[in-house]
Amino acid sequence: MAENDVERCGFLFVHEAVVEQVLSQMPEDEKLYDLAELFKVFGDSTRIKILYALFEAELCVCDIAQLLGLTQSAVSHQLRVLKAGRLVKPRKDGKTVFYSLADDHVRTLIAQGMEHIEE
Amino acid sequence: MAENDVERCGFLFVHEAVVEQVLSQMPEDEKLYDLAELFKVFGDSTRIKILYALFEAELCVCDIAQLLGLTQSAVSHQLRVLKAGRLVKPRKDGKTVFYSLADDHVRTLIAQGMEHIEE
DNA sequence: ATAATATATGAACAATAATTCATATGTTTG
DNA sequence: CAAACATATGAATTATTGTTCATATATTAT
Repeated sequence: MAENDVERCGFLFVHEAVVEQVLSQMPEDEKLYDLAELFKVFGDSTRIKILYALFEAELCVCDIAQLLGLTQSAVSHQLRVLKAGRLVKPRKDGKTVFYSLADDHVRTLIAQGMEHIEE
Repeated sequence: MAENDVERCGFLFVHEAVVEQVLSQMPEDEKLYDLAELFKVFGDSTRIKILYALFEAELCVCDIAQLLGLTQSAVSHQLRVLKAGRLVKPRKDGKTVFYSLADDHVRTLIAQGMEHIEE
């Protein structure tokens, strides 16, 4: 039954096979970093609010600011972060810039997150 | 065609109806905050690495540390964050604590995130 | 009981990031 | 062209957060 014994840590790893598998399935560092960056963008309640507002409609910076009770500057800064993460996209119309969700991953991710915290 | 005109910001909002809809669909502040907190947990490359390692197997703190080239303390601190977010769960066996993924949302969320950055 | 081992925790420090304020850019109107 | 307006940006400030180091807790073995 030595094979099934619970392994202790003095012995570096559980099983060589497991180590192999973990390391082989692990994406590249750069990808892991990018993934963390993506989630970081979702990890701020102001940005979450902005995204939720855009669930319903395309909105301009000024609308978002007034709707959420934020300053124009704060919203603009956060929209830049959201845009860099390709979560929203701008449409310029004269001096006004309307923002909308970039794609459906935004909705899906937020929905999945909500499911998790609501269970 | 006044109805379809692109609205300017001097007029508070686009349409009353849109404002109503945005505000009515917006979850409570506390929920938005919790959601941001959840994503914040995913928003760190060390924690992402730990989660990926646990995709393959239940692992103890020491294994994770050695596998990922981190200190025991750093891993323990991060596991506490992951546990608080109900993303991993511990199983104590003697002096060793094995961690595993708490549920399938973890896999789903990370998969969705990966999809987004890979497209 | 004492020593050894695995994990957890607290404090300190360094790095990031969010907001504010002032101002710049770009567009429209008179 | 000048004034008005919507948005963007840079610097400064404040707040958060990740890591390290030292140490505490808990369990096992001698």
